[in-house]
Amino acid sequence: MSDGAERKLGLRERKKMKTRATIRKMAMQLFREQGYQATTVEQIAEASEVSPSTFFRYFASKEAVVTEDDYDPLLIEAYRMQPLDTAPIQALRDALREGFDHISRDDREGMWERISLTYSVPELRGAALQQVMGTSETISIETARRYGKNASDLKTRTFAAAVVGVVIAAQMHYIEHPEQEFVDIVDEALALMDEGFPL
Amino acid sequence: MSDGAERKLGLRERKKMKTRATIRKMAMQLFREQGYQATTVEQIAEASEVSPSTFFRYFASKEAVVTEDDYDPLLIEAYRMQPLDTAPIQALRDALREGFDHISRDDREGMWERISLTYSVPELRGAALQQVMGTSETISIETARRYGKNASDLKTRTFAAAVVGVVIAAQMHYIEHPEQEFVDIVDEALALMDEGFPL
DNA sequence: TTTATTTTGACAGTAACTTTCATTTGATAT
DNA sequence: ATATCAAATGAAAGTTACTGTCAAAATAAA
Repeated sequence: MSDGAERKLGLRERKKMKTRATIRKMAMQLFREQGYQATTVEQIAEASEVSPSTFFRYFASKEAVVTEDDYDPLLIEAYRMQPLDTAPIQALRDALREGFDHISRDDREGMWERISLTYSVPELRGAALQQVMGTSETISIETARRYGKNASDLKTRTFAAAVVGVVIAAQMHYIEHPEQEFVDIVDEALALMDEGFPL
Repeated sequence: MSDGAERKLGLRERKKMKTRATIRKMAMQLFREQGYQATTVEQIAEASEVSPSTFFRYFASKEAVVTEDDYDPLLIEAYRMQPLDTAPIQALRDALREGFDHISRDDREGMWERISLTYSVPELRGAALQQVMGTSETISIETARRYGKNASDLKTRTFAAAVVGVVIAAQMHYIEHPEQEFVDIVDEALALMDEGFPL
């Protein structure tokens, strides 16, 4: 989203991407400086040199500026591509590695700040978890497809929900250990799940 | 909350409980009739014969009317009381059974409606998940205490997060299968977790 | 009954969103 | 270059959830 194929897109499209990026950047800066709650949409709009109405044309809500996540589809795609004879959790772990390779450096830089902010502000936490639940559904569907099950089976759903639970736990851990690579933590957490949660 | 020890509480306390119950009841009725979003706090207040300001003295938000849950502490307490030589998941399953026995018939009646409403309205979903995350933290702490670990260990956290993930999956399943007992579904889901998520 | 405390309602305010509509701006064909 | 069309924008006014203040009313305690 930050670089890549942004040539060949017409002035309009490019301007839109720039506006979106600007709004997000300015918003994050304001959040950093004055806190999330204390920052109003009006301020973000002013700093980004757009009107408040325009802000809401780019982001569905103030929350979305932080929580909207562009790389979930990437990881799902990678999961779908794993060989069918790989066991579920292992397939997810492999997909995770591959998916992460396709995330731009820029986005990885801001990751800690975004995750950290997300879980420190109650409102954002709610929005993020909601999104994560969509991911659970997707994993469920994809897992069902891979192994010839039904996505609304208790078995499939339980599996998918446990996975996203584990990912959230990994995020919490990442917040406290920014020196570790996020992908490594998630991988380790999934490994624990694979081993039956040894304490 | 709906019956039990409400004698011996002084007129004031009793009135407060009644007001709270009334607000919740009226709110649920309005939600049922016109939908959650379409119902304003003003309407709820009017139907409950209190002022909007009073509404907010009883519930922190419109969401709280639906999502606030009084029996989490009950289940945690039951978990804490399990014998220490019981394995984690089994201890949780046993605690679940015991805890559920202490929930009043009234509350169990409205359970399906509340869970169902919660997950059908995006706003409520967010709020509920947020609360559930608090539960995860609590399970983590309690598990750490039981087995002499640290609550912020990746192992402990991963376990706890997986548990609440599994419970959410059970809730989703319950929504689609109201004929089954909720407690049975959760138990079955936890059993699946215990067996390493067979698909 | 009198006094102290709690609960309440009225009122005014903030901020997140929504909707509408006129204006501007970029894309496109002549 | 210019006229034309579609999309993006901004201004403004409205809705609603939620907060804070303060005086009046209800309740408890003496």
